[in-house]
Amino acid sequence: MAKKNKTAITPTREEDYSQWYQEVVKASDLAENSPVRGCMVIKPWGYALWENIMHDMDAMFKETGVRNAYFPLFIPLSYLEKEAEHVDGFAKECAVVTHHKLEKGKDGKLVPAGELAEPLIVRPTSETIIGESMSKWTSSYRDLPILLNQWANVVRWEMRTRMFLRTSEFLWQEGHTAHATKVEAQERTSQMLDIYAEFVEKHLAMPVIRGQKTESERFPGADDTICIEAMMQDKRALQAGTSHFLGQNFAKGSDIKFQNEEGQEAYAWTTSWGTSTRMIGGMIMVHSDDDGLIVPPRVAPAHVVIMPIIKKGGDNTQVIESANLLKKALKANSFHGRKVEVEIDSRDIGGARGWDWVKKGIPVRIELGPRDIANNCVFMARRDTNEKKSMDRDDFINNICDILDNIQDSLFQRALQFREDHTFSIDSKEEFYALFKKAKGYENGAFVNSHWCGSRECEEKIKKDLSVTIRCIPFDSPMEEGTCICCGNASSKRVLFAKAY
RNA sequence: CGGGGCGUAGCGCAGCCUGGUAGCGCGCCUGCUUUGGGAGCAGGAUGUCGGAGGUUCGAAUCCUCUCGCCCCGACCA
Repeated sequence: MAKKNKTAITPTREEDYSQWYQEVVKASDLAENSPVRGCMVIKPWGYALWENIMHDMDAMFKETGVRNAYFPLFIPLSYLEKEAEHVDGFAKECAVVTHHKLEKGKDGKLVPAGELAEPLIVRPTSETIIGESMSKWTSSYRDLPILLNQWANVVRWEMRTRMFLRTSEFLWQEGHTAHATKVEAQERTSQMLDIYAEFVEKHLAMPVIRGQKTESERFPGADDTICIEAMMQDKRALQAGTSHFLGQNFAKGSDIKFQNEEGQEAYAWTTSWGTSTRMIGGMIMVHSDDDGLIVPPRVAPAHVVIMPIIKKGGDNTQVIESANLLKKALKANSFHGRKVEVEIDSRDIGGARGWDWVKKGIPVRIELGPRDIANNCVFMARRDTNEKKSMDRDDFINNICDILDNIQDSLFQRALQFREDHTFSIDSKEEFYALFKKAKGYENGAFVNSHWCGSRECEEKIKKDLSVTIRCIPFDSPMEEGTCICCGNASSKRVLFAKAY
């Protein structure tokens, strides 16, 4: 019968973390590789997750006055050149379109023809093309602010790809705003980061650290980049969202000018901010276990699966009927603005059926057989704790939202506890090096708060020696006298060091 | 893009060294028996051996090239 000790996923996290991750993605049916290098197929179970993320984040953006729009996939090559640092940042990874048709060659095979006068790049991000529109739309301070967002795909020709975490094409949202004043743009930059933090913590149940990027980690062309960082179960950091204060750099490049209240011509102040399908990768790595995916209920493609106990050749009408009624009763509940989503799985494949749903990470599984029906009960299993118990059917229906909230909370608390257990303040260079040197695979170290003098040289040295980077200068890092973990010079603040995805 | 590993059935793999026309486990299909955490027995289907060239009477196997995946670096959301 049951092979109790066997995990649904091999290898386990401990055995081989990155292989485990690949297997979870596969076993949970979220996505698979496509025939196109570095690009993935997001399957319905994975895309539903993204749809829920889009739906919830979109509402939060709109609440702050942001409106959606859509800009071209193709960006004229010359546009990218409008901001010097921006070019440097993205030029190496651009897909370039040079032809506009195909013709039959000598051997009958199709060959590109009709060379374009100016090559087009497939957008790696849209600052420049949106800036072009903004400049047309802005003539008076009364036209500002412009608050835009677009849900789109972008392409960055990556050398090394991993499902959801880094693919050549990925889905994201990019917000772009233009403001009359510096302060207003800066406020918008932090406002959007706060929204990201709230979304990721409340909906994805991932605790995050908010902070500022160092100069070397900044978005190409930004004056300031702020971010949220989360800890994965291998103790590496994943940037889950970034928000950029672009100063007037792009306004100057794209000529976004307006007349201010004093009648003077001025450049606008712009921001941009983005989150991507990468968040799904983070969610997988934060919550899932050796039996597969675990999805926080608030973004789960479905909340409950009902598995009727089917007797082949017997009369199952009562069980099926009962399952349908249960589904209907559950769906009458609203869970954070969404109906409780219920799947019924009547496949007669024995215990494998249950494991399928374990691997897919559905929060709650229900087994429903004649015995339960006779007692007006359901047999419930929670994915997060693996707790299983028989419950009164009506209690279950009435409390489903509480159960889901409870799962959501416990996932967050578990992740928070994990992060706290693996976060240290270190003041000795020896200790710092010792900790990260032994870090391999699953033991990728920790989050370490240490003093940093602010020099690029020290940042580089630590990166070179240990593959550890400054993830951010946390906003809540207090002013405090100390000495740089690398060079020993005076420092007034601790920064967050970690290995990163 | 540098270094390493790997592409054989839906999934996981063996076969390759020493060339002779493809196998195992799981899954899938059929039947019977089962059914409350990965069911049992019996029968069955499934492969252009990643692709293209080459060597050879004959290539999954040897050679060349190519594409893709994974790991370690560099780079990046």
